[in-house]
Amino acid sequence: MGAITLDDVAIKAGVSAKTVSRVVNGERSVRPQTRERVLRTVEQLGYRPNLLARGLSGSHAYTVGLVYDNPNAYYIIAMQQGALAACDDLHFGLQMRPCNARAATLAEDLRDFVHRSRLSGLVLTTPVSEHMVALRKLAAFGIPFVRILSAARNPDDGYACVFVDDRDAAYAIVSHLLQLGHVRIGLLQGGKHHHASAERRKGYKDALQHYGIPVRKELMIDGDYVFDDGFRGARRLFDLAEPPTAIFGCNDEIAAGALAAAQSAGLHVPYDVSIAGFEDSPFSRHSWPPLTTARQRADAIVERATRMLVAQINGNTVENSGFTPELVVRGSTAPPRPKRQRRQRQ
Amino acid sequence: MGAITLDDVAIKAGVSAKTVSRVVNGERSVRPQTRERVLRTVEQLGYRPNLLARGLSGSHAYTVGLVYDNPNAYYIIAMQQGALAACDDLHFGLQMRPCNARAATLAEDLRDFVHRSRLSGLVLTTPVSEHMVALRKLAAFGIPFVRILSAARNPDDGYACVFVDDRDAAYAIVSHLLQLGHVRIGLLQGGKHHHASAERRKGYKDALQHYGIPVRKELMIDGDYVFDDGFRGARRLFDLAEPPTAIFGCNDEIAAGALAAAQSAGLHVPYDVSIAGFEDSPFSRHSWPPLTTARQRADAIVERATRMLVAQINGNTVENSGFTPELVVRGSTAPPRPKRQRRQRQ
DNA sequence: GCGAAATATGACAGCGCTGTCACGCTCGTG
DNA sequence: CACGAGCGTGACAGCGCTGTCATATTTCGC
Repeated sequence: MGAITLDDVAIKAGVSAKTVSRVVNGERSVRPQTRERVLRTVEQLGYRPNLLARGLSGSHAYTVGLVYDNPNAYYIIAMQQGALAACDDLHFGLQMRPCNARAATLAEDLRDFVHRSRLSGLVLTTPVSEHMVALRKLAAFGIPFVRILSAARNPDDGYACVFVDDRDAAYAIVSHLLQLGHVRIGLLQGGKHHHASAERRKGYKDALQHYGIPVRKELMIDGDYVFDDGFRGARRLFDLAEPPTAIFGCNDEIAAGALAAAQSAGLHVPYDVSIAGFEDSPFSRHSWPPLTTARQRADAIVERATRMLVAQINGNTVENSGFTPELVVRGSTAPPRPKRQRRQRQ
Repeated sequence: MGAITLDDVAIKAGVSAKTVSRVVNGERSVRPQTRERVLRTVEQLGYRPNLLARGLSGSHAYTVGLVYDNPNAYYIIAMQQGALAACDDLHFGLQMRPCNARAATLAEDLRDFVHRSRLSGLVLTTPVSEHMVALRKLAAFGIPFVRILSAARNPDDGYACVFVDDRDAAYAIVSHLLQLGHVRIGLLQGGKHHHASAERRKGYKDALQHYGIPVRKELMIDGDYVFDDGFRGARRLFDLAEPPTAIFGCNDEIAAGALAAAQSAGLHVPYDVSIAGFEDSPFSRHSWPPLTTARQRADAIVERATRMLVAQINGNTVENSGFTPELVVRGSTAPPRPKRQRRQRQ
C-alpha cells in the first residue's frame, strides 16, 4: 500500500527531501554525521526509492534494457543472469526484451522501447548487435549502448563492445579433432545472418589449412542453429561416399542433432564418429556421451557488457574487452577408428 | 531525443491533454469525431505513452511482474513468452524477476519489488505460488496476484489460480507404461519442496494401484529436478537385484539423466529399459531416442494466468481454470523385452 | 580574526501522465 | 420554453523523485 517516500524519511530525519536523495544516491557533499542519521532512518523505515519517480524525474531511469533475438533458451537465461547480476550490484533496474533483429524497423522499435521507459541504455546481443544500420541509428538517437559481438579483435569502430573470439575457439576445437587424427571433418554451420557462424567457419578452415588439409565443400553443410538442421545435416554427411570421421557443430544444439542422427543411424559416438559442439550449454553436459565443446560464459560476457554500459552512462570512459571461449574436452570426441574396423549397425 | 508527449499530441489535435489521455486509454466518453482526430494525430506523431509517467501518476503502473524460482531455462523462457504475449496484447508492461522462494523474507522481497515499480500485480509460478504464508502476506499487503499451481482441481481457497493437473498427467504416463506390459516401474522424483512432484508421485501410485500392482519403496528414488540426480537415481535403480524395466522421471531433465545413465551402462533404450519424462521440453525432442513425456504448455498456462491477473486488476471477476498436460508418446518407451533376452553390454 | 573559497543544505520547479471535479453543451420531458 | 440529466471536455493538482540554483554554514589562508 502506502510505500515509504523520500519525504517520510526527510521528516523523520529532520532534513530536506533533497538531502535524503543525495544520501541515497551516494553523492559526496553531505556531512558524514547527516549522512549517518539519514541512513539510519532509511534503514529503520525500510525506504526503497520508487523507480518510476526516479526515472521520470531524472534524465534517465537508472535502468538498462537487455535485447535479444535468439532461439536458445539456455543462452538467453545465462545472459539474463549476467545482466541481472550487474544491475543488482550497481543498483540499476533491468528490462529484458526479445525482439526481431530482422525487422525493418529494428532501430525504431528499440528507440520506442527506450523512450517509453526512459531506459538509460541498451545491452545488445547477437545478432542484433551486428546490425550496423540499426547501430548507427541508435547512436544518432543518442541512445547509449554496448554490444556483444563475435570478432577476433577489437573492431575499434567507435561503438563500445565486448568481443568474443569465436574464430579462435573454433580453431581450438578443430585442432583438437585434427590432433586426435581426424582428417575428414564435417562442419554443420549456424544461421547465415549470425556473424559468429562465419567466424566459426573461419576457425574451422584455418585449422585445416594449418594442418595442410584441404577444405572440402561437401563437408560443409548450411543450416540454422537448431536441432533439426543438425540432425539433417549429419545425415547428409553420413550418406557421403566417404563420410567424415568427426563433425563440428556450430553450436551445441546442432551437435545434439548430429548426435541423435549418429545414434539413430546405429553409429557409436565417439568410436564411429566424433562430435563436437560449441557453447557449453547444459545440453552438452546432459547428453550421452557428453559433448566436447567450447565454454562460452554468456553470463560473464553479458555481465561485463552491462557494467561497461553503466560506466558509460555514468560518463566514464570505457575500454572494449574480449573473451575467448575455452575448449572443453568430453566424451564425444576420440581418435578415429581404423577404417576397416568401422561398423554399421542397423 | 525528446520523445513525443501527450501535450504535443494535444496541441496538434487542438484538444486538451486529458482528452488525448482518454482516447489513448480507450475511455468511452469521447465523441467519435474527436477520438478519430486524436488517433490520427497520435499515429502521425508516433506518440507512445511514457510508462514511467503513467505509472507514477496512476494508482498502478499497468505493469505486471512475473516471478519465478526455477533452474529450468526452457521452462522459464516459455513462461516469459506466455506472459509477454498477454502483456503485449493487453498493453501492459512486464517485469520478469527470478527470486528465492525459500527466503524467509519472500513476501517482503516481493512487496518491495512491487512497490518500487508500482507493479499492478504479480504472476506467481511454482514453487513461489505454493508458499501459503507468503500468499497470505501478499494478500494482506493488498497486492493482486494470480498463481499457477499443481492440483487436480480448483483449490477454491479464495486466491485466483490456474491449476495444472500433474497427477492426472503422471497417471497417463504410468498407465501408458503399464499398458505396454511393464510391471516394475521406477520413479525418479523431483524436489521435495515442489508440490508438483508430490502430485506426480500420486499419479504414479494411483496408476499402479489401478492395475493392481504393489507400490515398492525401493523403486521410488528421491532427488531434485536436475540431470545429475536423474543420472544417479537411475544408476541406483539399475543396480537393484531386480531392476525396473521402465523409469518415469518427474521432469525431462531427470529423464535425460536417466537416459544418459542407461546409455553409459550399455543399456539400449527403449529395448532394455523404457524411459519417460515430463514437460515436453526441447530436450525431450532432442535426445536420442526422443522422450515420451507429458506436454505442459507453460507458455499457454502463464499467458492465461497473466490475462486473469489483468482482468482482476481491471476489476473484473475471474474464474479459476485448469490445464491437464497431455501424453506424448515417443521413441523412449516400448514393451519390455522378455527377461532372458535382456543383454548387458560393457 | 576577516573575507573568500569551499562545502553543505534547502526551496522550488517540473518530468508526463492520470484522478478529480467543475463546467458547458445537448437532449428529452412536462 | 424552462429544467434537470447526462455526456463531452478541460483545468488543475499531484504522483515521488531529481536538476538547478540560491542560501547557509564551515574551512582556510594570511
